Amino acid sequence: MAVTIRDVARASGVHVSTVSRTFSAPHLVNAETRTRVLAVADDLGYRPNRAARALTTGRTHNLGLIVADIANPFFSSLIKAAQAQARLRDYHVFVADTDEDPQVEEELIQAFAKQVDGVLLCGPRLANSTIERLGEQVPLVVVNRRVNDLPTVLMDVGRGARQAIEHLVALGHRRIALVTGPSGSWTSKEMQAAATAGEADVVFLGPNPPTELGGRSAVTDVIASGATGVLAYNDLVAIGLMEGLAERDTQVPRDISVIGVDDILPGRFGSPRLTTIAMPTAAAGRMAVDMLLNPVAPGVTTLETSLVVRESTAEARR
Amino acid sequence: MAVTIRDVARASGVHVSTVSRTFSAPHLVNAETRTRVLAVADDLGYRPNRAARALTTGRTHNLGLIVADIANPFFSSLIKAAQAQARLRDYHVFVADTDEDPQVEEELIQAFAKQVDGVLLCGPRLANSTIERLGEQVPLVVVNRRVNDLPTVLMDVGRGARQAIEHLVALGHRRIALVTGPSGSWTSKEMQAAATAGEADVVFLGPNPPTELGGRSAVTDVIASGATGVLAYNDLVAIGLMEGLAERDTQVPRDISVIGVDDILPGRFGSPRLTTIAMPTAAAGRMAVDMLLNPVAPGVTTLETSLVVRESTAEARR
DNA sequence: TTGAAAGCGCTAACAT
DNA sequence: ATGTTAGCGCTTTCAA
Repeated sequence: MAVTIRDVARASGVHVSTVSRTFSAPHLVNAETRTRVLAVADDLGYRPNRAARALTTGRTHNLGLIVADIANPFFSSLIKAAQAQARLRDYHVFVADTDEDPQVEEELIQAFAKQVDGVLLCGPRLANSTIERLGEQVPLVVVNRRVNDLPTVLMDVGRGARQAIEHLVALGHRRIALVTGPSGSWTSKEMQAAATAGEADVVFLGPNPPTELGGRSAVTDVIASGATGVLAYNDLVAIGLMEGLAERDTQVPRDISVIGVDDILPGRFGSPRLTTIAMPTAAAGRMAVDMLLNPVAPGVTTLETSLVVRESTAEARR
Repeated sequence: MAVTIRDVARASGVHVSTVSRTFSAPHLVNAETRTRVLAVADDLGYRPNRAARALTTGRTHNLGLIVADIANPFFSSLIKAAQAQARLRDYHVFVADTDEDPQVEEELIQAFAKQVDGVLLCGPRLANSTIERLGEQVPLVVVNRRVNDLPTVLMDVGRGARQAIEHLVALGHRRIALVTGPSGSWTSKEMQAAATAGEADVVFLGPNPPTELGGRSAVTDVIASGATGVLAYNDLVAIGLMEGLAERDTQVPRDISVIGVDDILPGRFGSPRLTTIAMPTAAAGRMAVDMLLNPVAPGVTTLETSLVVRESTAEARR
């Protein structure tokens, strides 16, 4: 068995509670004693058992992080930042992937509930009411989704979408298609709301899976819609769309302009390089962890997005 | 406070040990009793506290997964698969990012040791001896690195590199550059070994960070080397290299052929689309989890790679 | 088949 | 400043 607090106590001739204090409340222990205990502990290779500690303190020093798809660069960069931020505060993070399945999402939250001090929900697909109910079992912070009474980090896609559409309009596009995302997606709804609010003639095509395949499967509808400008749910969809378009001898941006969302790596190297709405994923990850660790009044923090114009958008042909 | 085993016991009129058995050894409890306890538990929303369970059983039902860079698609797809496989067996997984820092890597393993039943080390940068020592504290499975006496999952990059070089040679390239990776990287060493073993005239350029920037910074050396064919440490490096080459008016594949490793998304959409060695990351993730959960004699499982020829390689100009 | 009791590693009053 | 004690939620002998 591993070395416990008791081994350290014995070896350093003090009581276990003194050893405990040495680690969790050092100022309550005599400097000399502390030094000795620390030396012995180090010698024996002692490390406090967090699970045992959690049992008494109620704080696990663990966080849960739930995303729809770990392999999606949007999420993985968020995970990276969140995990780094958590580590700074000596927290470990469980990462789980729902595969876009709300059912799995709920199970995961339940499963994490007892084992973590809080859960980060990134772009959840669950119903608001379900999320609120689960929020009573474990502290939740939600990213990219508005849920009443829960601390929230939002990336302002609505504004991004507005900019994107204005950009297309300024290029002379009269008919614009919005290739929407999964039905449960807040981001997708925000984009639709922004599109509806504007002056432009926007047709909605979807829902679609938030993947390259989702984009490919929308190709026929896009062409049929007669749109010359397209805003896609995300870069993956935009890329799939461009590939599909290329196979149908429709050139981007000559025949159709395409804009994505996320600013992931593939879009930067594609041909043409993708115009996109850059999302502050790393900042969102850090912010969400901070909100979880410094429990704060439920409220919304909104992070700015920015339109990155590259080569997939051009003037509409007349 | 959350509902505990005791609440369930009281509400169903049995002793806690019976409730415990209902969950961890159902066959030892009367069918009727079991049904009743289960009903009550469900009613109360009881879920066993894994941490408390771990304290007595010694099994946490958690796994640790350590990678150099979560945002690297190579790793994120491995994480996705490993996490899914773990979940099938009712395991949760901690994910952590070392940012390529061996020091951090060691700290992470130590920190996880008490809290998990095993750790997956993906492409560790630590010295073999250190890894072996840590392997005494917690079960380890290593991916893409050969460490004595530790269960290992390898992807056969050596063979892949050989194929890649043969491919270049077949295209008429006489002088080939190998843009190597970080100095601690097993993969990089394997590639070098494979290159040395062959007949071709291969010059090594590196070490380099395994990133786009690493590729860009190698551009000058590549041009100076006079090589017409390049095998890069990974796709990211290859992409950075191609970008840098483009800025120096060197065209790929007309002037220089480039091959990457990993087959990540950006390479598939780039221009030109990248010839690469595809790595079985998902299979490796699943396999590693299986090895961790069905403790097996230390041994090596080797997974095949495959050369994917696309547009970044062409005949050498004469 | 079920209950009683001890104990996993640790912390947190309470005493001293 | 340090020791004593009880107990966190659960499992696991051992008895009944």
